[in-house]
Amino acid sequence: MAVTLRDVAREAGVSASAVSRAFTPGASVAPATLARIMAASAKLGFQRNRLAASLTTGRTRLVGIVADDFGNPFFLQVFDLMTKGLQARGLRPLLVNLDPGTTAAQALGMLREYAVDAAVLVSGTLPASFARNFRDAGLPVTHCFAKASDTPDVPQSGIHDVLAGQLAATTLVGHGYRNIGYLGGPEQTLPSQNRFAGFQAGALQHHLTVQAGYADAWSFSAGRATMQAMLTTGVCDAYFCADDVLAIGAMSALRDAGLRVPQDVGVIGLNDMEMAGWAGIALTTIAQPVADIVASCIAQTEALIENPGMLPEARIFPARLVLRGTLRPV
Amino acid sequence: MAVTLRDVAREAGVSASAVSRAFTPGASVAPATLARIMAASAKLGFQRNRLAASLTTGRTRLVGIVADDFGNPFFLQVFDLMTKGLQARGLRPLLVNLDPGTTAAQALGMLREYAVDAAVLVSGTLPASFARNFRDAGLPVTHCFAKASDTPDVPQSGIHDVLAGQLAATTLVGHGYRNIGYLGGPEQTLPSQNRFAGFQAGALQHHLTVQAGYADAWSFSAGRATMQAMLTTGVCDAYFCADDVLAIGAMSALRDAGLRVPQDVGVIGLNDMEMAGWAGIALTTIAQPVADIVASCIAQTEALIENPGMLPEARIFPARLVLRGTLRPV
DNA sequence: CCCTATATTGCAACAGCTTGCAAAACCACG
DNA sequence: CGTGGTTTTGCAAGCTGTTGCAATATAGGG
Repeated sequence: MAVTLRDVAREAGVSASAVSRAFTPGASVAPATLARIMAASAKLGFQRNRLAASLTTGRTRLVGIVADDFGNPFFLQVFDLMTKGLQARGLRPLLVNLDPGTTAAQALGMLREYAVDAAVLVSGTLPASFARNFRDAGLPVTHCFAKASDTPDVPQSGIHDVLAGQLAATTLVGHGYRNIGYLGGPEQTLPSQNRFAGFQAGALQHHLTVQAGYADAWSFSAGRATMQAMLTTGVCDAYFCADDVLAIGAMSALRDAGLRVPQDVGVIGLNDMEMAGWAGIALTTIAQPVADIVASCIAQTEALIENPGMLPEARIFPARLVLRGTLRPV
Repeated sequence: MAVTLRDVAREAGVSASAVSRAFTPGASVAPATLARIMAASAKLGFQRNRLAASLTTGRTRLVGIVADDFGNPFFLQVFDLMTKGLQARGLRPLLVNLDPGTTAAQALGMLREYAVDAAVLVSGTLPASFARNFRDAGLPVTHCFAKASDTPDVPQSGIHDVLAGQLAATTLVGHGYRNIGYLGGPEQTLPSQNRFAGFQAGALQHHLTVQAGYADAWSFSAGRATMQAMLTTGVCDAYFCADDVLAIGAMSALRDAGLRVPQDVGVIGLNDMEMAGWAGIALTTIAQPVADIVASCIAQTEALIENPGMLPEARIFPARLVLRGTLRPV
């Protein structure tokens, strides 16, 4: 049914090896032969089966993308960049969408069945044990948007959450806010904790304490609900929300409570997802250099495939303040 | 390096065939043998290579997801449902992210290299020729969010755009609006045209004409810019925007022009993406039953894999009005 | 305990492509 | 035209699993 290498070989009057080499860059084929083979394969509509090839080469050029947060619009852009970046390098993304119950072993199984060359974890919230599990099973793995670490288990790229938190604090203080609060995502996740740690440290430098609340998801409604709960015990002058979508949820709660942003209370987010810039939202936020991070992670993945023994390096990218309209002018 | 069938066979003291059968549901293996094989493969950490298997079975259980719009948050939910749904059926999604220049032939090539069992087009805007190309090349293909057709080229699921447009018109008229406008996506795309056709037909029933504008992308900024341009020639009482994200962009332009929604002008969108329901946006919109559509499309895909000769059927789902806060009360 | 029907098992071939090796073809040069 | 070197080519084995077929084992019945 599908046309194979041998069909082309027969048509072109050469051996199967010749055809194989014709499609292998750098292999030795006489120009005349190459032309004949190309003509034959075009005529027959031949498409070589990479999977069969992978049996001997040991390379599928498949890379597993494992993600666990399809709820946050921030990741739309990430997936776009990631899949296009991979494609541009001739790598094909095989998606594994983790639901809450999926274990690392199960995810690993899905990937190994398809002999992916590598996996990239696309998530800030996946526990580090995931990466370790994969690595220990011999699957090259990188982590995109991982928490920064001096001794990473696997190659990773991302911002430094603690520093970002600190930046949020100094920004708020710089705008004259003194009574400041923190709204994180799920409490046990690393980004929530690290961003808080940095924020608190920054506040402490100015002898300020911070009130903290944690949403139980990285979502609009969780951010909104948590802010509503926090408001029952009083209101701060400004809040650092550990994620833009949380910030937008929080702002909706603030407005419902009759508080104006930024006149009555300031809000700063993190991520700079596309919507943050929409007129009508105009969220002041701390931007992750998403494109750079994704590109870096792809490069690390490629390098790791070439050299599985590569030393795991953590690439840290600077977070940048993007001033829009949710903080009062200094 | 990786442990193979034969390693397990040796360990368990059986032939390779026995191991193969142990992992093939319904094959004949004695219980005792099965136990021995399972023990051996657990001990060795064997994971069968589906790609090698596909050589003989002719099935990879890989399905290509081809998408062209990673900009619209609506599709985040779609991808989530699609990938989870596929996974739940033991199918693995291989992503092909089309950038504007990619031809059907190129996309087809990417998919055939990996011998996908089928492809699903996830997009309302991909031209029908894409589906035909795939089908003609012998690749089973379905189309999710396709425009409704009585004689579809391939199995497809979606809403009826014309009817949805009509629903928008009758809703607007029912709310007392008489001077109504349409804001579509790129003019040459089917959803833009069909939604307009229905909207116009609906308006005509009430002897109304409609002013139309087309954004050059399905994005916030395009919606905003187009509304700004439309406002220069006067303002309608209410607008039907062919997509929620367009509607949100349009509302931002309206507000900037000093027009209040819904007091001064009404807006109705289409899709009911998650953000439409966010407090602060509260967009009245026409909902697509996304989960049903995706589930249907997955079912069609599975059926098509089983029976490639299947007659292409268009499954049309009802669009539903979701009243929120962007239309004035009747 | 023997016979037949049924369930298990292994052998060997095969799926589509790659690759080491050796043979064949080609080239330039004296 | 012969020689030595380089390129091109084909052969055959191999990658990991699957499967038709025939052989073997097992069970049930008399």
